Amino acid sequence: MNFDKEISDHYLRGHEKYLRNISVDCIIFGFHDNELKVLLLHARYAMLWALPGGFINKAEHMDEAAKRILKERTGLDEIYMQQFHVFSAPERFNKKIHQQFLKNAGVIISESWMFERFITVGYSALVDFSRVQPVADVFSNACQWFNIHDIPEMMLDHRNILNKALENLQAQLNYHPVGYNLLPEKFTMPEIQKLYETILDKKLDRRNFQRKILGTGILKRLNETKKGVAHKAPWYYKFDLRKYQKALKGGMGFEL
Amino acid sequence: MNFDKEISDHYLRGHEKYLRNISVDCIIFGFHDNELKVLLLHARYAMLWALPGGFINKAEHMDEAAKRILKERTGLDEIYMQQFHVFSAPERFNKKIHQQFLKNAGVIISESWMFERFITVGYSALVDFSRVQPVADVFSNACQWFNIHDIPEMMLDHRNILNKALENLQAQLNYHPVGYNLLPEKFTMPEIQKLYETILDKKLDRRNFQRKILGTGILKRLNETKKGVAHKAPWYYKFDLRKYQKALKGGMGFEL
DNA sequence: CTTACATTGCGTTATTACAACACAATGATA
DNA sequence: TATCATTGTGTTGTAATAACGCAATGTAAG
Repeated sequence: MNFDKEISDHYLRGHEKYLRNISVDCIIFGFHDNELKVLLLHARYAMLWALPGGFINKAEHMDEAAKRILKERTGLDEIYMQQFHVFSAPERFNKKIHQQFLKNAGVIISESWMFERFITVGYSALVDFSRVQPVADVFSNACQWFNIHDIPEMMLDHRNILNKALENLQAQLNYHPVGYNLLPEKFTMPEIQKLYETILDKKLDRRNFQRKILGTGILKRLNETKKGVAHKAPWYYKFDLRKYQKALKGGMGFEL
Repeated sequence: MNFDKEISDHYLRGHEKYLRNISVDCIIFGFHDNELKVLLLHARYAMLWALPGGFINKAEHMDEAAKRILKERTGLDEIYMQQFHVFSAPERFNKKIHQQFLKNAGVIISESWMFERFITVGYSALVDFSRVQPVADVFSNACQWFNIHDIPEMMLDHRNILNKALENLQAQLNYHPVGYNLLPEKFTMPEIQKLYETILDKKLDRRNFQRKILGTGILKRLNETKKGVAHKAPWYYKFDLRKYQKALKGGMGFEL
């Protein structure tokens, strides 16, 4: 299917395939260079950045839709993600942006389900930065990571959605383990600590952090230290998947 | 507008007024006789109980829709309520129940937006039991309180939604104050303790509870004790609204 | 080869939070 | 006037937490 056809088909017939007035937006967090990152799309012609989002197939669970959308943008499967909030302000739509987009795409459409108001459900995902291959969709001309402290101007209320996702991530940090999807297979204690510090945006005591995180039992120390570093080499660790899953449900039992 | 007209209008033209495929369901908690209660509707003809719910007007914020629905059932305004989860299983609709309902109402309708699948957003509300005047809607023939431990059979996944709301209420108890909407204006220490015990479904130490709840500063002791009780009369307390509001945002700072 | 030194791993201590329990005060009822 | 279930306040032992000390490590500088 060519570009124009795909676009006009989506605007004219999308409502036959998807639920109306409701969408899903994903906040995809990654961790790289000791910085928390978010994956954003650049909307064609609108000159604004947007959260990766999409719609729910008529016979599809919303969680499945979110996973599908995430897979399309990152190529990743089996990701830990969860809904965190619904955004429903009646003014959260912008017909002009769509018309501008269609005009630039050379498609003439006067009426479309896409021009209507949308309620959107925010999903938060944690992914392994190194395994992601960002892929743009038909509505966007770029897909890239942004530092959480350096977010560009965004469409509609997307900035607000992003902020709420970050708050949610911080709040959950004490009750759910974080890291399995954000860190590489093996990692050092300073690395996982830096992850926690970045999310919480505050410094933690090195020695107390180690005691607590080891106390949960979700980590297994490998018989191997990091090579090629100045000073004392730290041990490598990996997650104990069984205990990690258990902690996902039962909580961590500590506070940072 | 007569009954038949109202029904058929809703099924035939409701989609002109409301967003499609999306609904709101309210879990309305109250406290009475030292028991946690939930307000339920009895769906006409379906012989099943249901959560009070409704739809979102095309130009209405979802939070407003939830408040409107709650006001229609309880008469109450300015209620503390919040969304807690979205339920989106593709099988959560039942055309047969609607057809049975319409048949019994003497209305013949073959196609309707109401027969489609709905994604529903759960809202949790805490209300003052004594001020509620339960009112049934056109689709129901009863509206009454049920003890949380004595819930009747419910429509679709409504029981599941209710369970999730209760879990959510319990989880929030340590971080947000509860009681302003659930208790009368003035109340005693044993009364508010019983409220906490009922929600958490476990006994708490009387003396430690008092120390903690007073430690938050959200209570003000009145210069008045409860009258006409055997044994020592407990003091009356009321909420310090300023500190209560502050704690709603900033948390309570203790664990029960 | 030796030394300096930033970093790691493990340990100690003081403080705070918490649960469990004791006891006197209260005030309606017997 | 005595009884007694209940309330308000206090105490104590234990566990969790924050703050800090110090030796071991191993690269890099001298």
